[in-house]
Amino acid sequence: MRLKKDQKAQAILQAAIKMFAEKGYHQTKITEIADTANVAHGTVYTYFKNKEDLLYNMISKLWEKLSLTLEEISNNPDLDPLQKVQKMVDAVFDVFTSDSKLGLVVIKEHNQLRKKGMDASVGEYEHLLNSFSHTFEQGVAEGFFDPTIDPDTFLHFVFGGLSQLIHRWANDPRSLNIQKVKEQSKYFVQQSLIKG
Amino acid sequence: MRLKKDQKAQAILQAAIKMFAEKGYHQTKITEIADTANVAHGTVYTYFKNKEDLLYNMISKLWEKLSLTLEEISNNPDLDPLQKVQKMVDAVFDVFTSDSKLGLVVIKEHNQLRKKGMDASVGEYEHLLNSFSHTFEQGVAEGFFDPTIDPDTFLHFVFGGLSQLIHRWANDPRSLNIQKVKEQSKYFVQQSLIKG
Amino acid sequence: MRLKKDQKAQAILQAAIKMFAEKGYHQTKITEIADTANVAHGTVYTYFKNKEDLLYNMISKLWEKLSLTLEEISNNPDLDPLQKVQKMVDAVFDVFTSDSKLGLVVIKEHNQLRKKGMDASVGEYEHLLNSFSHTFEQGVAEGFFDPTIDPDTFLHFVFGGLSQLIHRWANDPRSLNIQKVKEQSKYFVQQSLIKG
Amino acid sequence: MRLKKDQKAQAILQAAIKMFAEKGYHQTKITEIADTANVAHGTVYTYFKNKEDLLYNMISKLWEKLSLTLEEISNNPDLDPLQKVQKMVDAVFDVFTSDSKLGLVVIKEHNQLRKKGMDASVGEYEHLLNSFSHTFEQGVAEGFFDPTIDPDTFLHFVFGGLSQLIHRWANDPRSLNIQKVKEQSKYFVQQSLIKG
DNA sequence: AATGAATGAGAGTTCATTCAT
DNA sequence: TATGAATGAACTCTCATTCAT
Repeated sequence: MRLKKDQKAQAILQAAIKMFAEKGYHQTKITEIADTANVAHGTVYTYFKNKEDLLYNMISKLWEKLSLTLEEISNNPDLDPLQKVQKMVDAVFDVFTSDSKLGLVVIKEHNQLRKKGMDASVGEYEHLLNSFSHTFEQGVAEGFFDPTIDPDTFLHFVFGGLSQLIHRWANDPRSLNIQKVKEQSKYFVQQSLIKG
Repeated sequence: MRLKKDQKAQAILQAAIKMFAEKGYHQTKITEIADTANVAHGTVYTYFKNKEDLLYNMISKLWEKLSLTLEEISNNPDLDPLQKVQKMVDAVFDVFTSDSKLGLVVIKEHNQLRKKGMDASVGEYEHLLNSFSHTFEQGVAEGFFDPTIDPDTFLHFVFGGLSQLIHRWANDPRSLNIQKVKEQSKYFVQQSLIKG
Repeated sequence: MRLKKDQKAQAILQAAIKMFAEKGYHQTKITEIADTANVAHGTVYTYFKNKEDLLYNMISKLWEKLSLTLEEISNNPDLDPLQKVQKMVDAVFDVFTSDSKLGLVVIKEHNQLRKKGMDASVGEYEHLLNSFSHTFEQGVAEGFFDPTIDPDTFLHFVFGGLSQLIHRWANDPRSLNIQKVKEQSKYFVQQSLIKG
Repeated sequence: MRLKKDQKAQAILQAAIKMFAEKGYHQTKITEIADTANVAHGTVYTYFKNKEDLLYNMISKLWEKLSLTLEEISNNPDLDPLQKVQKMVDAVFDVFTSDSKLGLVVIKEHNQLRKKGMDASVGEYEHLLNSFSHTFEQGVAEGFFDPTIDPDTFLHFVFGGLSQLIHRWANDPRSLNIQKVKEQSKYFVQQSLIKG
């Protein structure tokens, strides 16, 4: 019974991810989500407080996952700072492309959320920034990275760049070779970070 | 009445920019735009076909401007490819920050528009990509740029990066020193482009 | 100057007739009438109180004309009752088809008006009924017409029949030969009226 | 809930018939229909696609009924042509007066609909014409009816006459004795049809 | 007299959410 | 728990009418 319950919630969440990715949050109707999940639309409200809660739920899940991964990388004593950053870029790609629909939703709606009171979700994002900052500072301290770089600026720049590429790819996967894009991205990051 | 006509259209457009930037396109009501512009809501429809026309109008204006500027830079024979790219980054910052609200709208809604049939606007974007691609190829041909870089990937990466930074800044101008951010961005671009 | 004034009012009225006939009263916009008449839409209100006044104006004009004609026929001492009725049918056809657009408007909107307070127009209609009733009674008295016929019922029946035919014809003049239709109508009327 | 569903749709339809009959289609607001039916205005859209669908629904229902009845009469081998026509007039009266409000709506809006793309409804009307034409031709062939009569003209004439009478009666039932009107109408039809 | 920019009441329609079953 | 009928706030857009010029 517990499993059943979770299954229905999952079905609804997956349906919501699919529809939000395809049409965007505001353009998706609760009815469409319910139809896709093969439940009555009232049932959505049994598992989720409201439409926004559905969005929040999926987004925070992804951020949590990414945030955790980045923290692990950041704390791994076997990697040097450059290796860590490379692995972080890999992680971003992996998380966002493992469920490309979900990744698309997060990228699409992320900036909308920042304005609203979705603090938990935004909190995870800030947490993720810290993991990188920490690694960056380590890299500077150990002489790997260019100390004139502002880590915040760099981070937003890279995050924006990766987002845009993933967005393109998720919308039309055949237009970009995601593996190549990943390698190129890592190269850009490396070139920008290491001391000239 | 002499100047008035254009002035009122401008007032409405400015009000729309302000509201779209603050709340997003879908969250903004026509009534709010009219109130902000101090006109009756019906007046909006005297100057613009509908809500979407309002969005299209402001966005295409900015793209046209940027597209033209990038083309000029691209065709300037007095600049070498690296200088051109640097100037292009400057131009992006200048256009998007000269009217920070408008820039915010364009960045916020750009990906939504790609889905819809706003072809003229999207056309300008493609045009802009061409100017850069051309310059990049020139740079590779002249031995300035790393030929292993895929220009499309690089362009989207940089565009995403700049968008993200400008978005941050426009939302909260005091959180980032835009001049510093611009210099840093140009540095990242340069480091990524030039031959290792 | 007096002529000029009348000309403009006429142009507007003709434009209104044209548009009302083609699209119906409610479907016609003041702007369309003004455009058709080549005046600014504000000018319409210089000559007519409002949109309904425009309708009233054209309708009452036709009723007046018809009402007058029927009265003349009714009072003509040189005609016997059957001849009078035949001439009345002719007159209805002539009035409604002389300006087929106007006829169409009157037929289309007549029943709408009865509900509203367009008493003058409705008054003309009642006046017209009287002319017929009078002739009918004369016909009965003189032994021409079947006394079991209720003149009111007969009149509405005939008026409805003629309206329907004229409506058909005005909408698609090539679908009906109006002369033939007129002759047939007169024949139906005669057959119904005269003593079996 | 068992019967409820249909009952509510019926209540809305009846309310719409009432309002359309009283004020006409264009003059009736969805809110008024909903108020009359004692439902929220949104509920109207649970059962009907839109306002026009409501009109179409009621009109096509009546036409279908009449069209079927006339066909049956037309195909009845036990009746001679004159009896058939008499029964057809009876049928028209019966259908239009059984729900006088609905009849009024159909008569009022019928000509509006012909202009629009309400093909199904118009199709039924054409079907109805055929039943009559068939009977008329039979009557001519069997020597009952006057062969100089054009059946199309006659049909439109009669349909117009009946419509007008029913319209009058539906608007003010006390002004006309509907039974008398029916008998008179049948008499007019008979006199017009049979050989002089 | 003529204009057309400005107005704003008002209409149809949508859809997230509720709740009786 | 699941349902889907019912709700009504909210929103975009229309257009007859007014009035400053």
